[in-house]
Amino acid sequence: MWKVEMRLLNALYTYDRPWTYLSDTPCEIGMIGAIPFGKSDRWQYGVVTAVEEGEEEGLKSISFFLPDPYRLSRHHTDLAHFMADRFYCSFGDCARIMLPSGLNFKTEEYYEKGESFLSLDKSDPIYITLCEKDSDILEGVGEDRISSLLRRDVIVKRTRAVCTVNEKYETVASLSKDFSRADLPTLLKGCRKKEEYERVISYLEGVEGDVSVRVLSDIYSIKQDAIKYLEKKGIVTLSSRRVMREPYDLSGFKKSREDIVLSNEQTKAYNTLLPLLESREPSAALLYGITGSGKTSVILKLVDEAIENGQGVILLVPEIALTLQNASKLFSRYGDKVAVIHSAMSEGQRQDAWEALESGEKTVVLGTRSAIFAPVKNLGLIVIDEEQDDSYKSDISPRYHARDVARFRCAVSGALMLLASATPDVDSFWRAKNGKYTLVELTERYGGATLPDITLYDTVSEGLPPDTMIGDVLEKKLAETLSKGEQAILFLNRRGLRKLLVCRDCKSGVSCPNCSVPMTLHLANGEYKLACHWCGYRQSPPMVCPECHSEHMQYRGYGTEKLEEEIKRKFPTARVLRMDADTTGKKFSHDEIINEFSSHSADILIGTQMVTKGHNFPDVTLVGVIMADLSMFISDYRACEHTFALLTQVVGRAGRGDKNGSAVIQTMDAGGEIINLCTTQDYEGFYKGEIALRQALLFPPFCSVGMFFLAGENERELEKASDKLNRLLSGYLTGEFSDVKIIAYGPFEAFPYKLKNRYRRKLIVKYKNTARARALFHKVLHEFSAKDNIHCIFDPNPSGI
DNA sequence: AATTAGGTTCCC
DNA sequence: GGAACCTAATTG
Repeated sequence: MWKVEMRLLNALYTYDRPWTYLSDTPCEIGMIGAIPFGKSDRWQYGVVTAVEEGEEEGLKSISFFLPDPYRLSRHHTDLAHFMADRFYCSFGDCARIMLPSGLNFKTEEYYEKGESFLSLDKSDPIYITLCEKDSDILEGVGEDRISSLLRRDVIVKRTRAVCTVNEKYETVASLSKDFSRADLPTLLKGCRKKEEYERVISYLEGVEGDVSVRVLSDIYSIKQDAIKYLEKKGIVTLSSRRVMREPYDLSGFKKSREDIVLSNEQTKAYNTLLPLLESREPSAALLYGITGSGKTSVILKLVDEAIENGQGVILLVPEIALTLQNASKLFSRYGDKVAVIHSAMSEGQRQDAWEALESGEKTVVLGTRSAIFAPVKNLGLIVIDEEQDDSYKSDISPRYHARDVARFRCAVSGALMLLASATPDVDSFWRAKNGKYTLVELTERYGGATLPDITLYDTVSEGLPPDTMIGDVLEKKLAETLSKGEQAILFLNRRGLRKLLVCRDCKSGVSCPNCSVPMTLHLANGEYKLACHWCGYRQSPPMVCPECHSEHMQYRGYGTEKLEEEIKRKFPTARVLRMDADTTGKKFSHDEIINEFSSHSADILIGTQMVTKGHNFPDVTLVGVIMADLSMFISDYRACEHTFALLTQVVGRAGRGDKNGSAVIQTMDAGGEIINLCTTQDYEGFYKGEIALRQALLFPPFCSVGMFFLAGENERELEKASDKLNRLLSGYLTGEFSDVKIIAYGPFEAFPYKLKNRYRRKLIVKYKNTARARALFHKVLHEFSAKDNIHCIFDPNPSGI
């Protein structure tokens, strides 16, 4: 017998600890077992975290283990431990995102014979099922009958754990072993479809191995029944074969590994990175290169090298739309060695990708955030493209940052973590500057392309009239661009028609009934609606103020819909596309808009954040930023960093082909430092100022910032709870944890204070991320039992501070 | 989270 | 006396 320590896959943080079970079969760390848990022994699944030989009284037993390959590797089990500690969540939360999503953990009810089973008539269907058929599941029996039989102890109800895997199979046909052509005339004698059958048989003779019945019936446009008939005659043998589902059709990709020609600068970068990859020691590097400097070529050449040496590679990109672009590059280079993983893929496709990687059949992964957990064998290289992007941080449990996970995986595997960006995260750049990462720079635009000319336009001093969003400079440039048959992108980081509806008398805005935020005006299907961007609530705009019943209601602020109106009015012949959350609701509408614009079926693309990311439109020569200051108003110590990265990215969309590009940035504060640094694309200048500020005001990378976050429906209870949390924390800081240095701020209201009818508060802490500090936060979380429906979490790297 | 054990209230 | 309701405790 073995004593097995397990961590539940579905435990809440409050009871997430090792539980010991007995096993009569040996097992290994990382295996997944079904176990009875709790007083009522309901079925749970757990990951084995330790095993020792021995026995002990009073332990329950493991029912069964999942077969290979459905388990965590030692590497992943260690990673789950690391993550649960770093990201303040349960072990199970971490383990679950590492397992294939196609595993379905269920419990099943079944029946056994009871004491008075023999009172059943032998012709009773229940008697037949339980005795003669090899089954213990009663289907199609009425509930009343079952409960009556249970009462009389004729049958006994039990449950068991079942785990199914989302695998796809197809029927395949091959010629029977003992089939000989000589028998054919006798076998098919009198068949009307003799000729068709013969063609199928000749086809099967010509191929080696099995052929899918579906394919076969497609080729000869015959019914699948016909092939079944051939089986009955003993001519073909049918069997079942596993099908791996691919999200993209690979047949269109010719495998051709074109040589990558690197410039001098790129070669230098490559030569710095190559030894890191080859050393097989844990290493980290930052590839910092201005937009258009050809980071991708350097990366691809490294990937080539890794694959050549039989190493596995993970490539992360911020968005699903970008995976598509990159996927075609990778498919043509590495063919069916490439797996793609992102959230828009079906569960089945992700399941098969997981298995293909786990088996070593595929060795390269391209995907969004969660692809960082892919079970890649012999991991040698992890690339995080646009590493400063917010989408690498998960805002649901586990609240991990892909970069932290990547660092752990590279440390364990002796792999290279390569971060790439034109505007690196300030924290990453600081690490690179301070020797924690190897810094590799690309300073020239590849192929002699130049950075766009940037014009600042101050909407205040230029006196841009109300109800106008496009200043004369931008309007003139737009007209020029259109007349040359080139394309333009207009960026406005706010969707909708008008930002809010306010009362001119009492000055109050119309807010969402569920959230403490003003609602935005939209025009959809010819109807004006106020919509809440936080919870999706919609209503018709009120004619009178809901507060004071005044009729003097007034709209303020603009969004992308209003911009589209103005463009259509000013350039009636231009073909305009709008890309924002409202026009990309459907599954592939995002790709459709991108494809339409890149094939030049439209002249102007208007959009929010999503137009800024990575796309390469060669005909775009003008970029207009309508309100550059918007992202500065967000309360976050990274607001400047985000603004700089955002503007640099969007401006970088102009002039990517052989034509020169230009950009017009409209701002309310043309003297502003950040905006001016953007016009010169001076990242290092921005970094110098920013890092000095961070040091002076004590912000990352000079400390860690974390947030206790509380939410609840009852405002009073929430206030009491947040005070209690604060007292608990300061109690520890003066007592048991007086060695831990923490500065706490708050508790304050979070933004928005009310969301979906729940009030929210936060407590911010600045700290040094040591084991002791983490132990303190864990202790506070455990002790702060979530009473009175108050939800409490700790986010070690939150946004919006 | 789900369940249970234990205690209190309330009603006829 | 017992159903109904609430709360605290427990999970191997």
